[in-house]
Amino acid sequence: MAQEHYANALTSFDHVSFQEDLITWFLAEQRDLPWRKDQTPYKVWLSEIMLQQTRVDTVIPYFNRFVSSFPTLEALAQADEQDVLKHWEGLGYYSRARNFQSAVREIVSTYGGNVPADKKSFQALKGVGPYTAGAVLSIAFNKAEPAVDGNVLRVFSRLFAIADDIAEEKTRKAFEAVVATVMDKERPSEFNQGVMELGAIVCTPKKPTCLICPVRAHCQAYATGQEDVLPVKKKKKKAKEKHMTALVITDENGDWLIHKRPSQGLLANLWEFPNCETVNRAQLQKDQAMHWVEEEYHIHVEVNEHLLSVKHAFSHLVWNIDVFHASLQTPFEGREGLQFVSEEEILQYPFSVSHQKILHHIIEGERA
DNA sequence: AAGGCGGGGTT
DNA sequence: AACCCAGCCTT
Repeated sequence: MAQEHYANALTSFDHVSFQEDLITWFLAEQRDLPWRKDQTPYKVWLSEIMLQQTRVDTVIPYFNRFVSSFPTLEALAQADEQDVLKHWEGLGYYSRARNFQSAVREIVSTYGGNVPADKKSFQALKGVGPYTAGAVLSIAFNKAEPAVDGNVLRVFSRLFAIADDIAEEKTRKAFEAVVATVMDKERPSEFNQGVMELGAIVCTPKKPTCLICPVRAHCQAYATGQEDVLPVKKKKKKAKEKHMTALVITDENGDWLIHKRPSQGLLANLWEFPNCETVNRAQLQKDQAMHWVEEEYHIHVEVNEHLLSVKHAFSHLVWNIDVFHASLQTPFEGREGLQFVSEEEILQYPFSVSHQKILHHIIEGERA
């Protein structure tokens, strides 16, 4: 359908009237959000990173805590990565935090602490893609750049009744061109935020509330009754399930053994209880886990009672973790990334949510 | 172009 | 259970 449909849709579209209806509504109805108070490049940028694939309500407390601990670019640049990850704990997609700090360090070292206001330079930074670059440049610098996220794809696919698959990159590029044409070049910040706010509050994925929509008069999907079938998006594949066995290994002091995950891949640089993939058969998995820690960490343990089971779903896989208590049978000297820690110390380390569930369970057990 | 990368709220 | 969320990176 592509180009011709886009061109036809645009010719019969009243850009100025749409801009006016959208921005008037946004200025009157926008939510009071912490990153809208003081729109410095640093805070706008941080909010956009945190908001990637993450709901506003989830982000709010994380944003406030993060800004409180790292109030400036310089403060974040100087912070310890583990401390930054601790502030991101539970938010997910942890490479966002590591990439953001890396990019901020580059701002301080290469750009003298000033965020570049041109798209090419900004998008070259780690973790900054086309959406984030457009969002920061338009909101923090009022540059007329499109910022096409999931909301914008949904709103515009309905506005122009475009049935192209919004999961495809070529569709996103085409929408970027449409937004660049339609947007208010004098008020790019209000325009871009207005479209996203509309997508979040009114033009929702399911059951959009067209009757209160400020731009209903401009909407092709509403006019033709297609708001419930647009946008078109291809389905995701199902997550694969893995069965894991984790060990809570205690030494003679009652301290627990924890391990730092590799610096790349899933949950990079977060900490965990020693674990491996196993079969789902009680006695067999205890043996497998015992041999695994012997191979991997060169320690001998006795595996004891079952403590709990944790089911944890990621978007691309599911972990079913059986957790056992184990006791250390041989002397052990700590090393980088593998050490025994007390209950007090363990709370300083960043853990993924799945292993936080284990941690909370054994701390409860200590108290009981 | 497709898959990895988290976690939680809604329907 | 499926879908979605102010996406980006690697292969």
